[in-house]
Amino acid sequence: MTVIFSKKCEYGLQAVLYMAAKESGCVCPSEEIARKLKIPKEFVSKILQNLTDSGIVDSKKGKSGGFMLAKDPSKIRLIDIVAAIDGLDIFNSCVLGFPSCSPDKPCPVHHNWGELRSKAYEMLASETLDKFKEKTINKIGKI
Amino acid sequence: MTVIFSKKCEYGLQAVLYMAAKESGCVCPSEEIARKLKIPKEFVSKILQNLTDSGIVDSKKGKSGGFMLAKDPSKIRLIDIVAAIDGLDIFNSCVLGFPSCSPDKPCPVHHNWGELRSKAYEMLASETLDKFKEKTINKIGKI
DNA sequence: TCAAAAACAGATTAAATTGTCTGATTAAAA
DNA sequence: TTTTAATCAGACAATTTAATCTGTTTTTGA
Repeated sequence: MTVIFSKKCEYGLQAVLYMAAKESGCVCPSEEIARKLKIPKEFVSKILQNLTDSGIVDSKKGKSGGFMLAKDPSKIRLIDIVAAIDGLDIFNSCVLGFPSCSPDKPCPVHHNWGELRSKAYEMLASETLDKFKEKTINKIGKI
Repeated sequence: MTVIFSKKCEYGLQAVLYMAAKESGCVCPSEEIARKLKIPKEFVSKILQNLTDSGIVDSKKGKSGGFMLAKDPSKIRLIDIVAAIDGLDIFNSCVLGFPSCSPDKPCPVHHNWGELRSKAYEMLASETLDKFKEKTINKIGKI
């Protein structure tokens, strides 16, 4: 069994959506995020540290510290998180695992798949975090 | 970095496409498949044994033995191989990893993603192996 | 000033996936 | 009949991913 994104990426996406659903600028300790999303605290903490290095998230150390988005939610796209964690190879590499699959040496499903992949990319690249606020609250309940 | 299908599944798909590109009924030893596809022999052998158990592939033991498709290529779809190896969870589980993501408790990208997923499923379920013969030969060269 | 609570760094463990090896069995061909 | 080449079964090893642990630093608030 496989999945589109790694656990790291899934948790990163969830955490960022969570932060975007709160009032802007407010600080979320990793403990709170982990508890609300029911994911391991130390793991999500690591992931958010990575996203801090990538400039998507900011952090504040010490008591009453935590993580917050580094920019306005309207400036952050889901694809930015995917790019920072899993990378964008999935949107370029062959779905059947053939090496050097390209337009002039395409695998049997190259064109069909390419189209789907573009749509997937577009979906993740066109909408920004602010668009998901309501839906996130609806999904994970009170914040 | 992630990928849609596991290595097992990728290799299984490649191997089956390879067999379908040969004259029907002809026997392919795993050594030949591994060499042509540049993938590990023992691994592809294991995978084809699995597909034998699933009834997609047949095998012949002993000298000049090997693997062959169990049915006519026009009766085998790519999704059948995926189902036998990775399973179909990927077409049902939440892309963001939220537990219990469903139409009445959807994740933020539930609907958009669901549509893409259906298209992907359909692509893998609508075309049968015989349709890929030319394209496979074109991709992996002389068979 | 001091205790508490947080990020941060890095090591370690656990689990899953990927790949290899050994030997047994089978069947064709020499 | 014997050698050879294949599947097959099961254990094993290596790698990658996921998760945990330990300790340090930082900052706030009592």
